[in-house]
Amino acid sequence: MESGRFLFDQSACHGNMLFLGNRDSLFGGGGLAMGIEEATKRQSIFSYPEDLYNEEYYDDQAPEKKRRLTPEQVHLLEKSFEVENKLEPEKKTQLAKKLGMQPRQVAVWFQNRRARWKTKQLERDYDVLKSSYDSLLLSYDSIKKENEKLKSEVNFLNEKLSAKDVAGAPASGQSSHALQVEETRDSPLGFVVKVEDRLSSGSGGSAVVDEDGPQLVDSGHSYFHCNDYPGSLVAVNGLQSEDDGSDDSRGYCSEIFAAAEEPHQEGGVPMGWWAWP
DNA sequence: TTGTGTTTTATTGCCTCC
DNA sequence: GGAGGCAATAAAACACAA
Repeated sequence: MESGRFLFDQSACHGNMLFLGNRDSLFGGGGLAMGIEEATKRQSIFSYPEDLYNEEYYDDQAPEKKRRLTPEQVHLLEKSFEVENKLEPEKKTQLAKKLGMQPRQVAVWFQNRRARWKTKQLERDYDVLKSSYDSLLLSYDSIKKENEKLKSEVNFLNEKLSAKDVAGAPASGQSSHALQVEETRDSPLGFVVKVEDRLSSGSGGSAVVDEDGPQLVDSGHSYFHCNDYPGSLVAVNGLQSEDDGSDDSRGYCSEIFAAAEEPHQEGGVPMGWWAWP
């Protein structure tokens, strides 16, 4: 026991159990579960409330078992706690007198109450963080699926381009192209698509990918955003849309993906998008 | 009634602040 | 160094199912 810090010294206790000397008995004790009526029916061994605040009085009393605070006491303590969760010394004395408790008892109650509040607060914080995490996880899964889907589309388009290259087998001076998926953190999707210009020779920087598709012109290595897939960054290696010179690449994306869908469409569901490796 | 889990009250030891 | 706060802990009081 620390020096003079507590009202009762160890000699007043059995083990580490502090006997309150009936301080709580004014109202009877009985705990929260007990009704107010029942609690107030309990007999007090004190004749006057002042006795409750008399320290010497407790020391003279036969030790009694620990009692819970009455609902009235708890109610007032709770109300005080709501106003201020820490006790000024004057407030502590005032509350103790009002409730017929030891100032130390009031201080202990506030201490325990703060601990309970902190535990609850941790639980609340945990719930908030968990729901936030769950939400992010859902979002992540969704983006991941979209990522996989787009990669499949790219693979499919590559296959399509390869097939055209073989079938069309242009003479020298023509070019072939391939879409290349590169993992990157620069894109929100986690990858970029590069259109590789497999120029043979002497193209002079101009190449037609597909007679039916958009006209594409080599122009070094650049990137453009695909508006059909917000957030995706498509790297065009040596290609750019020729139509009007604007940075509107929507048409290009749409046409590419529309072309990709067309031959495999079945019942509105693009075939092959998920089947392609 | 009894065993068990939870809540409440209180102590102890350590730390910080003035 | 004393006062007060906090974390850890003990133990009584209480709740509740079997």
